Amino acid sequence: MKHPMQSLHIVRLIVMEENSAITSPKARKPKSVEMALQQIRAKIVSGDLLPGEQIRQQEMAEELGVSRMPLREALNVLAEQGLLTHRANAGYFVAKRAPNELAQIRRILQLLENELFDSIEWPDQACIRELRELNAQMSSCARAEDWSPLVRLNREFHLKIFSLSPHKLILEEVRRLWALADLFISTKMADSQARLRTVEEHEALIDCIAAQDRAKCVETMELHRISTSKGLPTSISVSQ
Amino acid sequence: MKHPMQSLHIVRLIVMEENSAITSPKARKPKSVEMALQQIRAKIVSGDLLPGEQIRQQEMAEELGVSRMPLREALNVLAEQGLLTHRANAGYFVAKRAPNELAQIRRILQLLENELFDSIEWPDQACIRELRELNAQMSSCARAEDWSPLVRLNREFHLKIFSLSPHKLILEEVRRLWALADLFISTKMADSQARLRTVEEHEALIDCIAAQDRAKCVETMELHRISTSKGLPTSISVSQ
DNA sequence: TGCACTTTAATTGGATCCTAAATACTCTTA
DNA sequence: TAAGAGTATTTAGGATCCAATTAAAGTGCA
Repeated sequence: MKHPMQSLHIVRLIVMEENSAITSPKARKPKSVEMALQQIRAKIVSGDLLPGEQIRQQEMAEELGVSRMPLREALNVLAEQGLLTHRANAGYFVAKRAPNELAQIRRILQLLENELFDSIEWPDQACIRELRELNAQMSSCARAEDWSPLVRLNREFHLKIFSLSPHKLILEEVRRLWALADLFISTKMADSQARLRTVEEHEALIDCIAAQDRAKCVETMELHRISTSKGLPTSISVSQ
Repeated sequence: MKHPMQSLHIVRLIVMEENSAITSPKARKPKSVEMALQQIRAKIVSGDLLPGEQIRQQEMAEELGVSRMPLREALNVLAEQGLLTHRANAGYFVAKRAPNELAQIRRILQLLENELFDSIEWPDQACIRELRELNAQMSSCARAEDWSPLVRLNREFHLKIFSLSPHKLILEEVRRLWALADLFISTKMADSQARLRTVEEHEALIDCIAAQDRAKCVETMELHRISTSKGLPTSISVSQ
């Protein structure tokens, strides 16, 4: 469930004021729809649910500990996002995706991200520091071979850069596509050497931003893209 | 509610077998969620519901003649598409959109549509004829100053061309953005002269396709874009 | 033995009900 | 008289229930 107030599709901040010391023991509504969304999404990207598999609402509901109604809303949203398909009176199924769809996503991202770079408003030093901090976290994770947070950190890093552009709608488009790309790349995790190279390339990108060199930003980003595309399947030119 | 089986977000064909001669008088489930979706969407683009306005579920439900549950699913989908915003425990509100968002949408469309042109598979004569037929319909509508079907016909025309590309995911992205653009341009309808010029430009575009001249396609499309952007607000370069 | 039809079971889709939260209004107090 | 707090009403969110549709399994007929 998204919350677009001025720009669209901004993920809602769940405020969840924790005055739990006084209030009732029950977890004060962790927004069961949100929870279901997260969990099902995780099940899909982790491969726990396989493409083509049907989601039985009853059992999934009690597995997640929620009722069928919030589950249905979550399923509805996932279907809208393209992670699930829905056949009337037959139910929800995990979407089967054509292998070349990843290439299409990457191509769209290339176009839109370059567009965002063209309109970046150069950040202050604090922001630069935060970017370096994010990258440092990635570095330590990669060195410790702790792969699980890397995907999230990597996305945070890139989206933080892109959010410097005033074109919030394009940014949300990019965010959507990154989320979609999860479905393809989450399983195959790159080796540690590639991860360390990623960190280096991120550092170079930060340098370009700090130097406020727009052209070099795009160029560096392009190199980074080529670097990370190593080992990914299917070129864009292949027909489905 | 979308139905993506092999490519995602393909709008489901509502088959609705009408053996109504025999079956019960009640309208055999017109899929109340779909109906609610269409109707609310229409209310928003027509300006019947104003930006910022809250949608009272109870009254909207009985206004549409459906129960609150399918209405809620519809609202959920609309929120996901960016037409509504959702505040927890407060309800759904018609989204207020920044005026420069249209420029961003047009820019994304420019990028993606050019990308699709680059991968077009040239159609057969039958398809060319169908395109000319669509355009002829537009022409007669414009001449009769019958504006209401023009938006739909125009979209059909363009999407039919873009669907010649094998990149179905990009196509769906384009489809989504055209739907979003409705929110901005539906009210302000161009004058009849502009509409007739549109028809001419479409004809030129068909000629380029029939001649299988890729570069000229992009060029003609670019001119068409400039032509239709006349009178639209705010450049992309303006910050929000 | 294979195919088709019918019946049955299971699952989805829609409705009503109940609870919790938010907002608005009123009353009291400063 | 104004401001703040408390209460009441309205509205959204979640659960359970019922009906309708589909898919599967079993049986009968060719």
